Amino acid sequence: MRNPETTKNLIVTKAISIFNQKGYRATSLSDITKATGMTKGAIYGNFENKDAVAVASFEYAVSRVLDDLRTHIKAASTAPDKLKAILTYYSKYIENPPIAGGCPVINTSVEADDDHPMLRTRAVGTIAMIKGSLEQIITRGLQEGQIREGVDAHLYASMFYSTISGAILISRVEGNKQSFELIRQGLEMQINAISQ
Amino acid sequence: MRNPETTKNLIVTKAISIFNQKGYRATSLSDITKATGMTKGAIYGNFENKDAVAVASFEYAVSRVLDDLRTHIKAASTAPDKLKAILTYYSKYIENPPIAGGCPVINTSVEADDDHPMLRTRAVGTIAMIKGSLEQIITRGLQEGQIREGVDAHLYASMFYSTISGAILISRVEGNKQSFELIRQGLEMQINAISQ
DNA sequence: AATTTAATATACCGATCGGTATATTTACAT
DNA sequence: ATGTAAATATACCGATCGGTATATTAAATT
Repeated sequence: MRNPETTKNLIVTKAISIFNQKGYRATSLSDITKATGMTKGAIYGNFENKDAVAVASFEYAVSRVLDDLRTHIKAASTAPDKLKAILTYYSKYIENPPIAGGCPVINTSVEADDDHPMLRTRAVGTIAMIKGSLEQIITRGLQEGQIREGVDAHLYASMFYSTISGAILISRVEGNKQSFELIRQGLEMQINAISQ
Repeated sequence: MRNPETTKNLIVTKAISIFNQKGYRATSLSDITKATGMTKGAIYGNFENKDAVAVASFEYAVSRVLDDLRTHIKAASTAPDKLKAILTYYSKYIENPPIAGGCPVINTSVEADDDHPMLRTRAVGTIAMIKGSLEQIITRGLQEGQIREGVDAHLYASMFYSTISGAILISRVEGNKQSFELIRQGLEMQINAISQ
């Protein structure tokens, strides 16, 4: 099956798990050829260079995570439930990650901050999107009377996301869910405190 | 000045800034020789291998950050002020980082989670130390009546640290202090809310 | 079935990787 | 000043790096 679309997908889906574990710089072409079973010819026939594979892989990872996240959010009806659904999603994510190596947004943010402007831009954009979604959930919750008056949607969304990101980061390096679940508990208490 | 102690210090202090920016895997020996002005002979005469340089560099970075942090904490007398002093410290850190490349604990955590057991262990230990210090500050604050009864020191410390870590991470990839300062504002409000 | 074209594989490039063995230099003891 | 040991520099190793040019293979067209 010499289908370029299929090949591209194969490369991207296999490569992201290595990129996400080792980092972009530390992942070699031979890592990718090994993981995909494809040769350099197939890779350079479908991508301009290694960086292009990295960018496509990151975009695949993001779209995958965001799609899943959106599904979970939509399944809940009120703002507080949506926020709790996000926590549940990340909790499951840690247990059974769709992409090995932790959260690609966090990993890419850390690696790309000093270098890799392409990836940095995309990481920043993704963070802005997620923060925006959170803010929108809270704003609607305020409008619909599910969230107490006086809550600053922008501030709350930023804090919520920062705390989750930190929790994922710490839980991951510690190698277990304990820290994340503790933080989750704390965040759920905060959600209850602003709910009505 | 052929003093091995001086050379080791030179290597470690120069190397950490590259390790912290590029990551351990992506930093080459020639990066280190360039930055230090030393040759491979000097490096391998003082360290077993590249990993040993990485570990020593991380430990140097941690001790440097923790020493500074402790000084700031001790300068404040009450628990709430100590917590705010930590926020001030990190805010200054972002503006004028003593070690280029962001927070070495965060960077190392992200890179070392899948591989690099030596660095992972040290990152986990450092996180535990910082969390422990935070918990102690809050516990003493409770004992001395500066923090309201009923505050869970362990939970609060974990959330505080997670939120700060996330904020540093996000602020860094975004390339400006805005996100951090917003989070700082939120955390100060939380500190005030548990103070008495 | 023959031909063409697109997709993939192979073989190779110079550069650089981490590491080592050896040569040189410096500081110190005598 | 001379000899010795430690510290640093140099030169080199095989392996691997990202990338490219070319060969081969498979699919589509006729």
